[in-house]
Amino acid sequence: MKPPKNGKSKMERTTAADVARAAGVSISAVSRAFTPNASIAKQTKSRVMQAATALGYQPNPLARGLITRRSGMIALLMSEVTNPFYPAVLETFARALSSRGKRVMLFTPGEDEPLEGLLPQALGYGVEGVVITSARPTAEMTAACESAPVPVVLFNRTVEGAAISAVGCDNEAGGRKIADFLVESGRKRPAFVAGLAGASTSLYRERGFTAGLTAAGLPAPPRRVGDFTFEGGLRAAEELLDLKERPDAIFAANDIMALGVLDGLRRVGGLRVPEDVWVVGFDDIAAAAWPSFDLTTFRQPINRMVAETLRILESSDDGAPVPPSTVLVPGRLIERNSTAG
Amino acid sequence: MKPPKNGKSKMERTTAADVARAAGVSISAVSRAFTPNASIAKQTKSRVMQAATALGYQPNPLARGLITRRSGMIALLMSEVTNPFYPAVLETFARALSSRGKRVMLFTPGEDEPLEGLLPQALGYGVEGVVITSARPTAEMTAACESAPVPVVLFNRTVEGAAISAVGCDNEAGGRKIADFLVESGRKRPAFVAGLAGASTSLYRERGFTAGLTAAGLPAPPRRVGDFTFEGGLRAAEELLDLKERPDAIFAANDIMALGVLDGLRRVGGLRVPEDVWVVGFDDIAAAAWPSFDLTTFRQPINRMVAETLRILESSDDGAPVPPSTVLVPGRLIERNSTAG
DNA sequence: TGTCGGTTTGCATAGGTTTGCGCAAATTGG
DNA sequence: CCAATTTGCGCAAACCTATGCAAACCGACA
Repeated sequence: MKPPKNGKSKMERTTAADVARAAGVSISAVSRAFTPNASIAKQTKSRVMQAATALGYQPNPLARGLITRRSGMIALLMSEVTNPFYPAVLETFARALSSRGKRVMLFTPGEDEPLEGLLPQALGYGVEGVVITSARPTAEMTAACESAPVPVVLFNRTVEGAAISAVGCDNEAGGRKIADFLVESGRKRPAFVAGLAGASTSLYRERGFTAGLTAAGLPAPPRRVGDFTFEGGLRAAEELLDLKERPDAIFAANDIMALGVLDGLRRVGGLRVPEDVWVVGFDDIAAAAWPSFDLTTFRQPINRMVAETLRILESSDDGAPVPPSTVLVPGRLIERNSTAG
Repeated sequence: MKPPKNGKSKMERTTAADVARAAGVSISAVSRAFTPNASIAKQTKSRVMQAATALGYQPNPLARGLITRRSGMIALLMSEVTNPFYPAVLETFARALSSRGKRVMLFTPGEDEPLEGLLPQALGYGVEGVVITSARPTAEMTAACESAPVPVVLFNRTVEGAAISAVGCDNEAGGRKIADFLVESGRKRPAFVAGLAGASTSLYRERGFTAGLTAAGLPAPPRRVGDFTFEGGLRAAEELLDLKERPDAIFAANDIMALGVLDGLRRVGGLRVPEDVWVVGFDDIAAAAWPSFDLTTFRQPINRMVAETLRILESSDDGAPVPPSTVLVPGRLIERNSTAG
């Protein structure tokens, strides 16, 4: 099974020509053997495959990509890797693609380089698709996405009125569900901690949340901005404690902020969760389930979201561009101890 | 600054020939303009560059890689992405490479695919270097690494007696330092929580730890295995509490386990940290600094480790293979509240 | 003015694959 | 058994750039 050291000292890559010679066919036959749905006889195909495995040959993705403009890679543009939700997404993507023989190429904006420059670069590598998880696509960027020769999917993001596919959780429904839950449980003064200004996720979650409270006759919740970080959540909690009417529940737009809120309440504010204040997050990252936090949260089904994303990416595999679609997968409220009693 | 839509409907990629025509030179001149240290007159180079930016041209990495066997990508073989230490590493690599115009390609073993198969695949993509962070390189794998045509660096791993470069923290010194610290602070019955059996990091940390205790006249510590996971740490803590002589300090081979230990002691065992038991970790992940944990730990200087790795990868850029080197960067004990009083 | 050393430049080839096109072989129907 | 299809295969062009080699150039010096 291991590739044989065929005499050559520096392990020169075995090429299609070698396989062709070994199998007694032409190079094109080898190529066709490795191309799905190609016109080739079963018999020759198996002979080629046999020779190929014997020599440890696999088609050179670079040469292949040069012609087909498909190099078997999909690009992941990702900027905020500090939020544990995104490593989880990254891993899910990597594993899912790995089992299909594809690879993920990671594009992270450097110190100064803006996100705009990354898309053309990614396309230059002949990626078969692009997934963007970065918080705020600019107007110029969406234009570039629309005219890209390969499918582009916004993951966990949406842009109003742009012709770009998007996959996400139903953030508004999630926010609404959380509001309903708090109201039904008798909470009177819920507060909200937002993420980065302009991030669609935070926006929709807040919209649903506020709508739910309003529907129950409660006023719009006091809000603070937590920048989607633990420290931001911590600060937001401190600020909310200074209000003359202390909130009896805090919904943070993502888990990492919720954990910050929780720690701020307990360690800085000296309060108890859930006895004094309830806390709810969004995402269901691994740490949310840790005993120290035991955080009630709205679970984003990463697996399904990734699966839907890949489905969209692959739907135009035959070259025919498909109209952009937006998929919202439903999430689920996970009740834990931070909202008990 | 934005690439002009040069009439062509589907945005056909502008090629070197286009630039050459626009600048009134040959294709080779364009190529040389983009090749560092190439023999080209300053004047023509600037003329080419001007035309290039006007047309929004950048050399096609695939075509370039096909010839030079360098595609501007480095491969990262990474399997355990659940430990937050590794996303941090990933991000540091991605950012560092991004500023040099290179990209990181992520290789994660799929469901069944073993690590062995990934290395040849990565090489097929013409990566300029390979970084392996996976826990346990097998014997066959090290052989493949040694005969690879590009530099391979083990990150945070070492393999005895293999001719492979490695970069890591001085794990043994770290373990020793922690033992010394506990002993000097008057701890009498320290315990150890190991990671995956066979992982070099866990091994060396334990070796240094045990050596330090022995030097102070203490017996070898009781040990449990925590598999490098939070849940593993939690279980290990429970088990250690069942000992007839309860430990008064627990050193876990990485932070994520240490957090599990901490939570296990508090939430399951009903103990207080640090009053009843001290806890020490290794890595200094972000969560270690959170108020809930405030974990004393041994900080691995990710930035320096990544920098050293890139230095090794680039040291053989001129094609001349360099002898494998092992770099151990020093870490630092970060004292926090989990070992106070 | 002619020659020479050094720098630039263009030509042509290489790198490994995919794919349209033509042709021979195999298959089908009468 | 032959004509009409279908099928399978090889040839050669194409994808886009890098680079060895030789020609062209340039100023300088004899």
